[in-house]
Amino acid sequence: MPFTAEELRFMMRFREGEVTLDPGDYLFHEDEALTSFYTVRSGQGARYKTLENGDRQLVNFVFPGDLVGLAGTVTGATTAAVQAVAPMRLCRFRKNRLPELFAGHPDRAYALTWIAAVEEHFLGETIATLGQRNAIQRLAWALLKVHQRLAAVGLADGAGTVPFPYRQGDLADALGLSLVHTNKTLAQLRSWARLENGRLAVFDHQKLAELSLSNDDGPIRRPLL
Amino acid sequence: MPFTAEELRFMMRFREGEVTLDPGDYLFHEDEALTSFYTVRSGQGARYKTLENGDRQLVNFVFPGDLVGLAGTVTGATTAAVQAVAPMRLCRFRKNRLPELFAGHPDRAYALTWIAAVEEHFLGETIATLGQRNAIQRLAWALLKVHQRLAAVGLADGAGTVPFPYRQGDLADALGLSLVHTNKTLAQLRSWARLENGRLAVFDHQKLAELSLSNDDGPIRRPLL
DNA sequence: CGCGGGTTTGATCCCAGTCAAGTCCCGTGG
DNA sequence: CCACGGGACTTGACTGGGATCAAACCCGCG
Repeated sequence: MPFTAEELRFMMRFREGEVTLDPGDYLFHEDEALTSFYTVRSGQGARYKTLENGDRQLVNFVFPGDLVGLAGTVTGATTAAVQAVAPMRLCRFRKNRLPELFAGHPDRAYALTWIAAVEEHFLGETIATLGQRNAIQRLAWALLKVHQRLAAVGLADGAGTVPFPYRQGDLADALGLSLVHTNKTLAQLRSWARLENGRLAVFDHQKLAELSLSNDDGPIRRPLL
Repeated sequence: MPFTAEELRFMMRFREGEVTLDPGDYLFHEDEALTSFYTVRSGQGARYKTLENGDRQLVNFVFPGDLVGLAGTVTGATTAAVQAVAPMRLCRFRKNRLPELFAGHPDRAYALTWIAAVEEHFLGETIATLGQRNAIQRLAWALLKVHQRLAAVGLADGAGTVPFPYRQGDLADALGLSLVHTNKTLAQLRSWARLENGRLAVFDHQKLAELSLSNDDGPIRRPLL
């Protein structure tokens, strides 16, 4: 979840290094013992779990400003893998500096908790989507959310399109649909939104919101500090 | 997520009161502005979202030891309603004491973050379940998890059954299945686990794990402090 | 020019949703 | 004591959304 520029400046002082990933590279795998967590400087990736039968569930897209791996460091083991889809740059923070952060910078620690809470909010929405919405509603919801989040971190161009380097199969895995059905459903939405050469273009937010049945809570307010 | 006895003792000093709920009572509704968060002393409830069309998604069961509403206080508005299913007792904590907590008790603040992280872990698993598993797998997974969590807080009786006052419709809403299909699927599982007069009896954990295709990570370790 | 990954599109199948009756089990009141 | 009613649970018949299988198509690339 996004940080303010000021927060990022602060975090820079606490970081232990920078990580660069090419598309396809893993930041970490499932069940890996984590000693660091990261913030995303640029690029896009995917966080997902794999079940025994090989099925993949993309838990969430990871975008610039997001924080990843906090849960993994804090509980001791990661619960999902994180893989780059577009070239990524991240800042690494060592788990063992966390106590120091909490002790010396309560306001920052609070911000961290705030972020975890927002994350929880998102996951709750995703659960509602997977549990109750049909294919059209899921796609409309997902495209809308993705656009909102990327636009919120300034990645929308003049035409209102945002970078979206994922394949349709990724979307399918995120929404619990088959690749084929995802494709057919995307076709139905083409007049309102479109996936084209690595970008997502949304023509009619209104219509998508309508189709998604989303109790849209809109973009989330940033913490006061 | 569960607290240790020691943590609970500490929290007692920070609380602002106790809340008692009868079955059906709401702790708070969706979109309600929250100024407090709560820990569950006893009883059981449900946290759920309602979409515009009236469909309900039960985001998670709330059990003794759980923390609820932190996300709501921290982001400003609740994202889901919490309703009691069995009589509940909870401790209330005012949001405005949070800065004080973070400033004066970094270890406790850390524990709070830890809890949020664990919550995130659970929600991720739920997402994988809703996205990838079929009806039998979902039910097997859910029954297993519920039993694990309730047993972990000491609610299993000698026979290994745990209190489960929910109706089949609640389970259905939690798993994104219809009531009818949930019922039929439960019938298929009856030799391994059973819902009976407000209790859940699990006869064969092994078998359920097998059926659920769960990469079972088992019960989660508690934080060091 | 052929190859491979991603995208489309068509045909078929089946899991789970929907509709519709029951059945059980209470608690209430005559 | 029994009739009644309502809520939860069952069960059966039918339907449909989305999965699966299969085959093109459309590039960019060696």
